[in-house]
Amino acid sequence: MHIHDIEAFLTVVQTRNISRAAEQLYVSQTAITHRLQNLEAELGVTLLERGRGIKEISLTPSGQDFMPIAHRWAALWKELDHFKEEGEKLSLSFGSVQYLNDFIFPPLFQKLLNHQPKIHLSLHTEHTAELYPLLERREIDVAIAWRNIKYPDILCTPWKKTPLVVLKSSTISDKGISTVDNTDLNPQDEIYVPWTPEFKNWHDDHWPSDIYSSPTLLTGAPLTLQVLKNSGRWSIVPLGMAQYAFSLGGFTYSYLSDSPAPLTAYIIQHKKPRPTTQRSLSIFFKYLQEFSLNIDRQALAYKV
Amino acid sequence: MHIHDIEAFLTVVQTRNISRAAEQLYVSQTAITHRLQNLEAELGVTLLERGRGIKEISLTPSGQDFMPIAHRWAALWKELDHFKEEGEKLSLSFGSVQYLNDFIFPPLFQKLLNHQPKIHLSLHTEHTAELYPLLERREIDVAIAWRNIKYPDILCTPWKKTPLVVLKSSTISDKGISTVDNTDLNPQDEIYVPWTPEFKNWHDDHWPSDIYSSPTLLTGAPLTLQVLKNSGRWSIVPLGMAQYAFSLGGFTYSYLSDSPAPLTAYIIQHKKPRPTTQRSLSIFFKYLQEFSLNIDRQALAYKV
DNA sequence: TACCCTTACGGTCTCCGTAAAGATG
DNA sequence: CATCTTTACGGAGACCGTAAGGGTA
Repeated sequence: MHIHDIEAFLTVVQTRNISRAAEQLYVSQTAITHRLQNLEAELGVTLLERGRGIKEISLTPSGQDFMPIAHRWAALWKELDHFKEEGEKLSLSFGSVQYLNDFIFPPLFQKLLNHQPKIHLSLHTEHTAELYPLLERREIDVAIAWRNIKYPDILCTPWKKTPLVVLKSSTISDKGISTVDNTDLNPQDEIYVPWTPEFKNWHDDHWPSDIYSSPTLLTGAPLTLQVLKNSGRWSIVPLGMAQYAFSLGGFTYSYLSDSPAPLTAYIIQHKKPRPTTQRSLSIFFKYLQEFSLNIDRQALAYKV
Repeated sequence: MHIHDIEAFLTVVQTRNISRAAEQLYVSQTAITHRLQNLEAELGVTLLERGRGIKEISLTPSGQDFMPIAHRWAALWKELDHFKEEGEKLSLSFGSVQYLNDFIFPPLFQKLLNHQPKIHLSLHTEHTAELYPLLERREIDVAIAWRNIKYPDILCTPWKKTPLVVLKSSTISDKGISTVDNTDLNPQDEIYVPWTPEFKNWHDDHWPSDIYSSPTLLTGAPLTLQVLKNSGRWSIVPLGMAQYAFSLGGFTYSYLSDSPAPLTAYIIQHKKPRPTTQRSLSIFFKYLQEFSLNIDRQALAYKV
């Protein structure tokens, strides 16, 4: 039971003549006879009134009943052609931390979403520590996180460093970018975001936490801006976030006299990625490289 | 692109494991691998995430998009199974003259309609002269008519003879069946039905038609009864029709002192019938034979 | 005779199974 | 090491084309 048989049947019905059907399908006339015979044998039914020397072929009652099935079959086949033309669907599952996903990567995501042929994107926001197991289980294909954690099957390469600066709200349009002495910052006014363990160590060195003066602690980056706004408080955040806040207005930022080590974003991937994501991954890295250059240019522009 | 490929794909999706799918389909495990490879090659797409040693197989995005097509394909295949189970459809196209179709054959038609497996019946009412060309063009498969007309490809065999009798309306419950002298019948009161050319000759011998006394002429048998009823007129009709009228009441019938030759009904068929109607034809003739016996018995009953 | 379908037969391609190899955990 | 999939290869069967056969108008 082949699509060719169905095609032959429908064409013979249309042309009412086996020979003409053969021409139309670019096969020999015997092929059509064979196909009809196969079809009728498999169905256990005579579909067409025909015979040697007879000029016009007509449908038997069974043949008429078979017509709708044949038509649906042909329609399904056409649909299949469309499916073939669409070609391979690309898919990519990406994960990163909230700050990067919300503030940095949206332009990159836009590029990926506009890519032709379309890529099935799925984006995950998780803390660094949770991105690794997801990647190991291959629930995501690539991620960008704050730390290099050793996993046997995971490859981790540094991507970008970003300085950490002090961000605070400001009513005057203060074109900050000055330098602040660490000791001038009151720990009671801090909104504390523990970016990495290294940053935590550095932070504890400068502002030892005691029970009576522990700073407000936040783990959601976007929320930080909401809380800082018009509060007279300060927070240590990545430069890009500070620049973004500054561009909104109502914020100012400064470098620290004794700076923490810059944050490093790492690209992490599985050493043996799912074979079907190879193409999507290479596309992703192409856009990521282009995106890196844009970021660097933007950073220069912000510096003025 | 075979149904087996689709079946393999769906089963693997269900079992998430090529080996189990192979067991379920009673084929070797390599067969499933081959089928999936064929399918993916034809579609130009990877459908399933799999690989040596991997325990659980999952769908790629393309594979997910293919699922509805595969399901519809499987559904079509099931429908095809139903079609196969129904088997050959029988068809029969039958033709006859109005009198026989309306008064004689209905019980035969009932039998044919109740036959299992069902027969696609089509019934045609035509004059004898028109039945022959229809049969020659094979637009009907078998017919019963009043005359034997010579056609090269048509086989004509006598079926039954029926006497012609005089039928008239009667108010008294006259158990007629007497004999009437031809000369007692007034041609001015006749409803004339020209059954056959032979009958016409005989009729003209006894009641030469002249312009002033031509009888009322009718070619539709059922209408004859309507016209005869309560009119004091008479008509020469087949015995069966007279018996039927008598059974309705209000009619009486008599034999003629000088009878016309009995009417002969002929079975006519094409010498080379459509091959697909052979079975239906043999069924038809089986019922026709049985029907003939019933008619003979009924005729005896009527005679009292 | 011209046209049309079927049958016979041989070559090519497809599909499946066995056996062996490669990968994973 | 057990489990799972892929690759290699050979045999059986499907499908098609050429050529011949058989019917019809």
